[in-house]
Amino acid sequence: VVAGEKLTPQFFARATPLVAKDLLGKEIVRKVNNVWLRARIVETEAYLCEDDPACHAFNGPTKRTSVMFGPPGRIYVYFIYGNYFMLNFVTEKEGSGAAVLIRAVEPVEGETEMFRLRGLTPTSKSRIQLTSGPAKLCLALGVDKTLNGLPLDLPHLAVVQGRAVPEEKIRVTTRIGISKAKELPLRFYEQGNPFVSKK
DNA sequence: ATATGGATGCAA
DNA sequence: TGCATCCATATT
Repeated sequence: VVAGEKLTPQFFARATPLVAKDLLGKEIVRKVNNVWLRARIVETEAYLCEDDPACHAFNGPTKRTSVMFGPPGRIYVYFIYGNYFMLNFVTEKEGSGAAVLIRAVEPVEGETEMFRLRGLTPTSKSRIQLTSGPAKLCLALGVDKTLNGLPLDLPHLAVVQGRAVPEEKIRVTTRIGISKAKELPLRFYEQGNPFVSKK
């Protein structure tokens, strides 16, 4: 049922910008309501453990950010703006406090269930709305805080090798929606993919 | 352009 | 305890 090899903690135990870039094209796999969901990562952002005030872990471990200081390859989910969840994966060696935010994915399998989870009726236009943003994709994939702190594994959530993004289609820009460290080039996406979030 | 929503963290 | 802030979205 799973296409490709599952990523191990070692994949995530590296420099965060490199992990963020290498996650492009990988696939998130997860079973929700007894349905397999699969989605290809097309946009990510790195949040660093050093000199990055936009990173939740910037001021050291707290109740919320303790997961970020745990082992690499764990799931970090947080709640924001009173409505939304954000999906991240912990990076670097244990104790660092860094992560990659998943900002957009492209549906690969289980699209009907994604529409249902997202509360949308299937049309060609709403298809893009399904997963073209960090909170949208959490809704479409049924991601919530119950996943926070868990290791990547099935059936709850794993990341597998997908269809790689060719180097020439990878773009790097500044991160979206933050007020600090705006200038750092830590957002990665697949050029031309319609699911990449709009500014 | 604007309303929305709750958790978090820090000042008081 | 109070309050500004926060990695966004949907609707006007």
